[in-house]
Amino acid sequence: ATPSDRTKTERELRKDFMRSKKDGAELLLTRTARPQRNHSDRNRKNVNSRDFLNFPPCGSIQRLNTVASLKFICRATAPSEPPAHPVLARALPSRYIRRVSPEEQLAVLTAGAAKVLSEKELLEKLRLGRPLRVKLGVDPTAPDIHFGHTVALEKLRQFQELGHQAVLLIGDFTATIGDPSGRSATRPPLTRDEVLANAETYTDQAFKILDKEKTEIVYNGDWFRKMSYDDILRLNSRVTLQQMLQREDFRNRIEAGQEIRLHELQYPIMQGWDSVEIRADVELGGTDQLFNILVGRDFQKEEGQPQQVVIVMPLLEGLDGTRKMSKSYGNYIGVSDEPQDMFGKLMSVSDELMDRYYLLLLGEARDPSGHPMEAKKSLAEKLTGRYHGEAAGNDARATWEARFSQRDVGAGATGLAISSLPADLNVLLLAAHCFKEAFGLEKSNGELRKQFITSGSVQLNGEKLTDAAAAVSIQSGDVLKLSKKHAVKFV
RNA sequence: GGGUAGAUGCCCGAGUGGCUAAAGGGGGCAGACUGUAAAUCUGCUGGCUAACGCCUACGCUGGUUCGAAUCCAGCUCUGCCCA
Repeated sequence: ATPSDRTKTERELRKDFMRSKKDGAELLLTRTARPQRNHSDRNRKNVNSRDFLNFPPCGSIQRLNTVASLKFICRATAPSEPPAHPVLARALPSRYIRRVSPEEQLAVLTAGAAKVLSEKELLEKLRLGRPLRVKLGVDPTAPDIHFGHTVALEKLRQFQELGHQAVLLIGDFTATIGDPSGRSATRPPLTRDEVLANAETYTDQAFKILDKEKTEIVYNGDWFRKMSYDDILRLNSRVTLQQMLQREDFRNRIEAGQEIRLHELQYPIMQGWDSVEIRADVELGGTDQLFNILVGRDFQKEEGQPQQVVIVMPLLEGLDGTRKMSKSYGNYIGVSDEPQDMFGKLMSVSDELMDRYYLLLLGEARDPSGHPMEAKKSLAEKLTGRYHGEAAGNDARATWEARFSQRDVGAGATGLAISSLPADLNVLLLAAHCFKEAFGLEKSNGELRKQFITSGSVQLNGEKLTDAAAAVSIQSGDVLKLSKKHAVKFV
């Protein structure tokens, strides 16, 4: 809000609003950062704190206490916004947004965090009244970001919505080392080209969550590539080996008799230096990042900078429910997974894990009174909708229900041209062809025979095809089920 | 630099001359049951083959042998202990 906005009367604000109503937004007013008013204003009806002034076509008057509810209303009233994350500031003319008090911000920003170091420091920084520089470092070690990454990205978005400066650090340099955090083995090295390619898709996907316009992107190669050996030694001299070896992941590897390469020890040092270069006020990360982030605090102190506040988010368990979600474990849900895939993966998680997902991905607790399956469908629908649009979320749910609840194998089946089929068709050839053409899966004949055909997994229009050598003929509209998760419909 | 232990299938791990495509476990895949949940149960889990069988595979290279994951030599890599 500009200073002049703060002194505007409600009437003036209403007038402004009506004028700019084409934005499709609603007028929302929350408590001003500076409640004190000029005495000359006393006679004028000032915009009251916390009042939510409602305009047609809305209807009801509500009271807003938190940013979370504020956000909710914005989403509900701006249906034309892109599905993923209509950012508050984009949905509303910025001049109508009043600053949220530091205390309220604190409550929102620390929600769901595994650890905040410290809330007191964070509050002090929030009270400075300037946008904070909030760092989130990502290593483009894999091209896709998954739901595990989004936990911290969501937190970063909350900062962004409150008017703080999101700084997305692409660890193009550090990625070639590989973060040893939480690792039980040395990471395979990546080439620079791989890293750059990954970084690109990575940021594209991150902007499904963050507001691109308001995000500062930095590459740590920009400074690390310029450093001399002198500089590196100077940095290294500030950290002791004992400190490094305190780390649980290193200790475990030593105890387990596994190698630790020296370059892996550099990782926390580099990540720490990133914070100095960025002049971060806050750094976000997973709990496994705590040590690395703390190194950043040390460096900042030695450089005479204010120390960053540490906010670490819990690690999201992957689909197996035990190990953390990770590309390399293959237990992840990618942000760019197809809607049907995403929905299906979410439905396959255990009930226990569903509660975690509710908490960390939706930021809410599951209603324990409902049926777990309903709750899971709702979770899957919401998350699918978040990344693909509400309509896609609804679609995915409808297809899923038709296919699995009502056992309609054809629903959601992948279409396949009947003309692409080879001549002299038998069951084995048909299954191999469909796996390859529709899903890109190469199955050996033995596997097809043993797993899919003999077991009765392969079914044509509901009829089991258990003889691999039997001839089949396919007609348009036939549905071939290959497995629980794979079916094709011929066109 | 010295000593010592080791390298087996997707992973862990047993195997110390033929009965070994290699025990067992994990993971994965398919099926049953379900809420495509979890748990549980069953089957499969190097490739080709209808099958007999053939090919490929126990770090690399070479050797001994009718026959080598297994014995020998050299090499590469790793752990641990000492310096």
